[in-house]
Amino acid sequence: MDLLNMSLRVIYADGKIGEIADKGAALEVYRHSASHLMAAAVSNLFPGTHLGIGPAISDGFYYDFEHAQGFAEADLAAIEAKMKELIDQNLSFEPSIISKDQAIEYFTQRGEHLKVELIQEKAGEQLSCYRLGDLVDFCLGPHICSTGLINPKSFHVLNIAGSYWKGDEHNQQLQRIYGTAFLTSEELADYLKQLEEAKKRDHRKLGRELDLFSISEEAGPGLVFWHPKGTRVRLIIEDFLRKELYRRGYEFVTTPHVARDVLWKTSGHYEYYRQNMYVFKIDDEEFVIKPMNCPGHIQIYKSQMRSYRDLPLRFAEFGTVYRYEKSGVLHGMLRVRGFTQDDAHIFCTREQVYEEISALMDLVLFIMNSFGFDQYKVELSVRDESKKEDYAGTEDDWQMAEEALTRSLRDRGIEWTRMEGEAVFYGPKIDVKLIDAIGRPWQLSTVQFDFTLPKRFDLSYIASDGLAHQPVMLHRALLGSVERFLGVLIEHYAGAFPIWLAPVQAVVIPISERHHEYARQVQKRLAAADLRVEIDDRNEKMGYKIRAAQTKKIPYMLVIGDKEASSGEVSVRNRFLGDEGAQPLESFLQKIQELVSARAAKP
RNA sequence: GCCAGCGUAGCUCAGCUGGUAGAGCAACUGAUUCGUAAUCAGUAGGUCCGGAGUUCGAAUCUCCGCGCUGGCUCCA
Repeated sequence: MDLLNMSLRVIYADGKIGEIADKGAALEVYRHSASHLMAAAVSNLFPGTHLGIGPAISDGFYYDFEHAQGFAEADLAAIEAKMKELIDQNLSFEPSIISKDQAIEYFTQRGEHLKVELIQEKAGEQLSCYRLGDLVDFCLGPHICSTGLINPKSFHVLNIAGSYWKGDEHNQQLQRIYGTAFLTSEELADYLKQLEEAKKRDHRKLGRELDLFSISEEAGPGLVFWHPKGTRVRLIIEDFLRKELYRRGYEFVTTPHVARDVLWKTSGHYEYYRQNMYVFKIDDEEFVIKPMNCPGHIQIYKSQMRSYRDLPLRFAEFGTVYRYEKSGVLHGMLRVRGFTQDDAHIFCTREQVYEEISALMDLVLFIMNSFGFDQYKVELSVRDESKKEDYAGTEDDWQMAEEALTRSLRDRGIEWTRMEGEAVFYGPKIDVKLIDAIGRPWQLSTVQFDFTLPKRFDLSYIASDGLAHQPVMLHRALLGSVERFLGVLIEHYAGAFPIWLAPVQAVVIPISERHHEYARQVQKRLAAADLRVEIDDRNEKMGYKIRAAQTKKIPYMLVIGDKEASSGEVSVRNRFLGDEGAQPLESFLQKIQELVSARAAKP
């Protein structure tokens, strides 16, 4: 990398030398070359290893190997050392173009059967290979010219993992080694720091430290126990949403957790979602623990004749669902087997679709903002135009839906990415991924059209023409699931919730025993104003109690001593800003109430 | 589910090649009554994830479970 010109010298498959000035493109080539370098190091250290693929990825690179014994964590340092050695030797990346037959013969002879498979699938009559030392790889290129261009301080071998060949669990499993590389050592250091920061914010760690939730081995994996403090936060979130949804014309409904198999046969879940459902038999009848709320809401829709005058109907529910997830994918609160969706289904006419979608987009943005997220990415998933027959719904349906979705995005000046072929079979959708405080995306809100359930359940309403018409159905979740959302909130705020969400908003800290009486008065006064206030009357020094409260990330500490007791004040310590000095209790109370109603993220 | 690693007190961890389990914090008791991130002293706390095996002897070695962690196409 020429740091002055910020361009990377690369060699293309045809042997031509070029410069890549675009930083993103340069980084990709650099990482790809680093992955080849790692493969060269691995082949060198572990003879008999065969190659899978080794691409650059969004924050580094990996290489998949077939290696009978597997690799151990302890091997990583040796691999990294060998890579540095190969950098010192300044090996060249040497491209060559050969015929497909030649390539197959060559790789077969070397025992690289995975490469042979790839060549047979991907290559044309001519294909390119790159040689790096003893490593020859089927590769499009380009690559950097030689290993000497890699800064030995700007890459790092990270971890090993199993991975299925082509990501298919029916294929053989390979050993994947992940690494990362940056153009400069500073960027690598930043990245590693970011990993550290993410570790500090880990909701599993903070969830325990702040006593918010736990997962019990005895009760089973993927099932969340909400502790009193976690439940406080949850109820605040739910109350906020409930109020807002009623305000926006939603009705709340409640549906059973268990239903006969027929319901799920009608909905199609029994056929297509069976592997994720908890099914059990009683009295020779089969029941399903609900994995979704839609069929339930549909029952309510169908409980009576609907007129176009009733529409739109917006049914909301904090619906707890259970889905069997493979044990290996479970992760704290973020990926669980039982969770509560902030779910809603909107039934409306085709004419109402645009307005409903628009209102939804406003709602999504309002909610995100309220919880302190101001950056997001929007993805519009549409069908694969070449496989229209794989999708439910008519041509008309898809056009109407897509047009409503794009128009409402455009109207609001929201930028979006169009994801071709990413739609589910039953309708197009918008997903909103919000970006947290350290730049990580989290997929939360989703708005989906459903062209299949209204048909399967034969939904209808009587229109002004006196005839029965089929309503349009929308699925929508804002937070996604309450469990996941709390996990994201914990990580976003690193456990320091905004005051309106904090399970404990203030702790009263009496300096000595003779201040307990006044401290209790303070607590009582604030509690009477609906603030969540605790009192730390343990026989400890003030510094100890402050430290304890800071560790619990409690927004305010109210120190009570002789001065305050006689003046009717409280000495306020802010968790971020420290000592703010004494002030009258009432003015503190007023300030807090303002922060709460503004849903301020800080202080 | 699969691959790799891990599982010792409530938490964070120590325990070398097999010889009978330890620290800090937290908890509890007492002393202390303290002014913005840890007062001192003492006490208690363990089926070393569960089970089987090897051995005179297992936290340590082997096997089988359970759980956790990282990962399982961002495609030459």
